[in-house]
Amino acid sequence: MTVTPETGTPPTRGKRPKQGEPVIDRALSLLAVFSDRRRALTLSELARYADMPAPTALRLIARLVAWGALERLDDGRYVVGVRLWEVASLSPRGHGVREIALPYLEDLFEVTRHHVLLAVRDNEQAVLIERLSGKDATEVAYRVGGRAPLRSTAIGLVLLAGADQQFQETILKRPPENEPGVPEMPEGQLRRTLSDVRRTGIAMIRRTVPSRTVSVASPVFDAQGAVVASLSIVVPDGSTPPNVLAPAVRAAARAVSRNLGYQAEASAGVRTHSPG
Amino acid sequence: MTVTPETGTPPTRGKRPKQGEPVIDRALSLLAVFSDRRRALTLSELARYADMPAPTALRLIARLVAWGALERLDDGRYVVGVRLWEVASLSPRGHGVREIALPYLEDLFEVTRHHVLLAVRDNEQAVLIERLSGKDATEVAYRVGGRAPLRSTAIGLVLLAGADQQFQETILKRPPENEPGVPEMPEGQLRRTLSDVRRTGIAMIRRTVPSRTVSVASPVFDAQGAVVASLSIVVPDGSTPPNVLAPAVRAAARAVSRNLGYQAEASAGVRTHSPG
DNA sequence: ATGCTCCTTTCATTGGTTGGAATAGTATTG
DNA sequence: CAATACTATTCCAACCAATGAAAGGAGCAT
Repeated sequence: MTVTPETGTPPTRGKRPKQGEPVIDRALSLLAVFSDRRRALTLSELARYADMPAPTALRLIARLVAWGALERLDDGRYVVGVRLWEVASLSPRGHGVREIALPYLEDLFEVTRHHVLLAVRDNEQAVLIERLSGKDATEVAYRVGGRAPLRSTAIGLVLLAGADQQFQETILKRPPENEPGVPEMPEGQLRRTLSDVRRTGIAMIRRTVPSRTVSVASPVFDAQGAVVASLSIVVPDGSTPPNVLAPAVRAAARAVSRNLGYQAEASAGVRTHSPG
Repeated sequence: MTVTPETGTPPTRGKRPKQGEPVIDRALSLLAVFSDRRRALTLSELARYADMPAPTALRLIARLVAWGALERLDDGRYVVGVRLWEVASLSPRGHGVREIALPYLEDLFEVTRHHVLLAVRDNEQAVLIERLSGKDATEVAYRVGGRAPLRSTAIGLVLLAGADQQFQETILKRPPENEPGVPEMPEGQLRRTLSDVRRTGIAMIRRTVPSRTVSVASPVFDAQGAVVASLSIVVPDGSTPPNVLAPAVRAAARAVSRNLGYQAEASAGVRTHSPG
């Protein structure tokens, strides 16, 4: 990698191609190499994917291992360590909401016996914070710690609808991604959908890939009335009808919101407009 | 570290007290400042607790925020970020076992309606990987991401009993910690207990603090037959008797083990000795 | 006004960081 | 069994990113 063919001045002793990146960035880029498909990596793999010389990678990794951010397996490969997981569990938007929401997710799961999801928004995607699934539940595309698009999932639509206006515009302007299995909405329809989501507190989407499912999602508010998370249920298309699921999902989401300190201003009927 | 006490030449311009620590270590020490009680911190707090000048802390933090390891709140404080949580979710001993174990934990939870815990060992402590609790469950000392001692908890005893011999000796030699609420065992009794745990696949402990509870734990094995996790249930003392709980806990732990690729060599009766 | 704390920017100094080269270890191939 | 190819590790001189005192600015209390 990074071999410059033409060296203008004959170097007295080797040249430094890509020096000049902060050490932390490099260390973090090593962590970023890990993914769902790459959970255990060798030194050379890490060096290759993070695009740095092996000695450099080794030195950085040694420090990460010493701290516990990475762990070394018997076969010499590296995996993400428990210490890092431990610190990460202090993430308010990660384990934070999860901790509060979990009992209500469990209730919903027990009653329905279908996938129950909790997600937060990170930039332009939804990050799955929790997923409860039976051993025999239908196939579902996303795993905890994974990311989902905002526009083509129920859980994402809720987060998008609750985002600040400026961010929404950015996303709305973007050309459709054409994800398979979900009919992509034109901008106008998407706008109307988002408005509906805000009004009713419910987003609903049908997908055919990886299996025919219906998702129903509802927003979770914090004490300031901002949408901090999205709670969703995914059932096989044709089983429980969405209009039956909606109240249960909405109720669970409201219960979580209340535990976060959210005070709904009116208790009767459907709110015509959410604050903010 | 590495502070030379005698500086021969009087420094021309200010001294650098603690210069010389690798950047990564400093960055990681910033992360380590966060704890259960300190989830949102200001720059000066971070700098103070991590023992470094504010400008240095700010520079490092800026990089961590850029990557997503930390997030900045509206009030200027910093919290652990979702991006870090996301990478950490790839930790095999963190979310890895959790993901496989969760359905079985749920079953156990539903049947008993009491705390169900999952933990792995990190060095000399147990790290809580998962905890299922009803909204109305009894008070329990440990939270997910938190740590528990090995010798005075059921979940810890299982992990200790399954650790390599050398490590066990290290711990056994250590003087008792005298945790309140649990009778501390002398070395001999502890040895016998660990042996029993290995033989029966069950550890049991009564505590009186923070409330009167009984914990029953059982080991989770991986494909190599090593104890990788510990599964436990905590019930109020006097409710369901431990000997009723034990089979359920053992069964759940075995189910998880099987999903990890563990093959019990004999299916009849109680194994007299675990492999290793 | 004065003092205080916290956040941020600047900049000359320097020691931690760097990566090519060399060595050792391991697996695969002919 | 040598040859090849790969990975992991150690070494070290060059050098630039990292450093932190100093100073400026913002906010708040007295």
